Amino acid sequence: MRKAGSYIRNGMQNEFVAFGALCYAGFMTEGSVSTAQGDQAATRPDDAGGPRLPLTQRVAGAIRDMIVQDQLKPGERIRERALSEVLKVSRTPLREALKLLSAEGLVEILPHRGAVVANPEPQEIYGKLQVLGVLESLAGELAAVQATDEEISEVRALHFEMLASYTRKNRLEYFKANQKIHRAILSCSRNEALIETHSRINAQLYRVRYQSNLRNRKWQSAIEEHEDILHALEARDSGRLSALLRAHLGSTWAKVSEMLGVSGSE
Amino acid sequence: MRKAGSYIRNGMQNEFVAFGALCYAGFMTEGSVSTAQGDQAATRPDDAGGPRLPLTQRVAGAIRDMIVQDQLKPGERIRERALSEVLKVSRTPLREALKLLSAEGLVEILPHRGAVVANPEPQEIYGKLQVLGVLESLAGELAAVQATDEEISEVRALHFEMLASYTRKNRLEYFKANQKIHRAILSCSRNEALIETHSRINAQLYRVRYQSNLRNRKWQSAIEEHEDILHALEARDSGRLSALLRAHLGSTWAKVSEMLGVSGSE
DNA sequence: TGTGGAAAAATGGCATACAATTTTCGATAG
DNA sequence: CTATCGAAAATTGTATGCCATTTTTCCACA
Repeated sequence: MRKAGSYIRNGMQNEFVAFGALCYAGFMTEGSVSTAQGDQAATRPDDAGGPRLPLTQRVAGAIRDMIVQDQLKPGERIRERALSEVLKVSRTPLREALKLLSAEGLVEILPHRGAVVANPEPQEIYGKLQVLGVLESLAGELAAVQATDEEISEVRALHFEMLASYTRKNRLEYFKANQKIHRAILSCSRNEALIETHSRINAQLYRVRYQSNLRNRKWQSAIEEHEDILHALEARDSGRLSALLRAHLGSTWAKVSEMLGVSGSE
Repeated sequence: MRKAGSYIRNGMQNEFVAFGALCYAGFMTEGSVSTAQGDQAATRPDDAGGPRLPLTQRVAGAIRDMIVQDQLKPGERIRERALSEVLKVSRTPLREALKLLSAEGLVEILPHRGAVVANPEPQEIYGKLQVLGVLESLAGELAAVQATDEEISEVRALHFEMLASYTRKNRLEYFKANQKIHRAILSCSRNEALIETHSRINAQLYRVRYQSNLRNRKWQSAIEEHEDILHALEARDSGRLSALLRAHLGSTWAKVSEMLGVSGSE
């Protein structure tokens, strides 16, 4: 029953995800949510063979998108009744969705004061990037050994996609391709817990990284690092791939901290 | 078929009664349930000193304990109505609690089939231990640099506690002290995301590690490794502490896999 | 004995009501 | 005018009943 090697193939439109849909593969895709404008995925009735995801998870997805898209801003309080009216669902599934997002770290639930959008301080962001660094490092270590040749080819293809987006100066596509590459490497690790944990932390950083990508002048600097990463993967150089991935997160912090105006980058 | 009313009663009679006090200290990021005093309160609503924590979180804590104590066995289905009667709460907070636990990875929610206690296969357990390894490794790296002298002393004190329990051949106390030591090192990292992520994965392995500890003949073998770890910490040898902690999880896998009867330890 | 399908049971979801708590805001005193 | 206290309003927490959907059980029937 293991769907081991299929992550890249079906990775985009994953069906049911039991442990909360942490996958942002389809984030801000064309026909996406746009929850604030009245039409919302959370309440669509029967889309063509529509995925029968539990309403709670669809609501969670809608809120996730609203957070990442800054329709819900960090620190902002989420009022249950108001949001349930906007999303056109009752409070019950909405509250369950908020519980999910709380466990994912995207919102914080204060007793009797409701949920607020997580607003991590620079130091916390740095900490999360550190964790992400060791996780990707482990993933690289495993991927270099266990990846199939097809998977490595797919990573290279994604790399070219990213180059295409870079050439077109399309930051959004560039960012998405960048994320895809890292997810692809993670999936090569064959370690579900690793993939899931990485997705969780990554989700907590998604918004700030997206903002950083939009604003940073050196937004393309990851290209060279990705070249090295790709070479290490193709050479199946476990140690080098591991080290490069961890260092990669270091330069991510450099860019993020610049945007945040942090003085000492520790 | 409904052995409903026996859950709690069993819990009070068996040897695990003290067990609730040891698990998940500081598990939830905030407003920690502190199951030591909160667990049974869920079944006694009228207890003195009105519960200040939302019922949902107390229920989640109660279910956590039931899982770890094997009152709810891996793979067992959790019936909402039955369990809500046992805990004497309505379905609403119970369902929210199950959502929480699902996000924590202790239960799995299948659409229209309800929640079942997570039952990871050996391969998944190995994967989680790998993740735990790099997390503790990072924690050691940071702790060696950032820990205060007082914190290091406290780790040593905990080490002596563990030795005491070992000498008395008290496996439960030994296990608890062991966990405490690792949590103490984690807290020295000053990295909330790291601590929280570690707690999450650790919770998923708590039951199997406890069982392993109970059954393994070489249950004291971690003593020597802990000696080395302690020395590296006191010498503030970042690299060595990091490496030792990761290797430590390797030997944990050796013990767990032996219990599970896994042939190749990969 | 095997299969189809109806009945039963369980979960998914909604709405309402009420309790507990926080927040708001106005009245009063200094 | 400001500060503080407290009642009212708003918001979250919990319980309950209801129905829809899906799964499971199991009995009739071939």
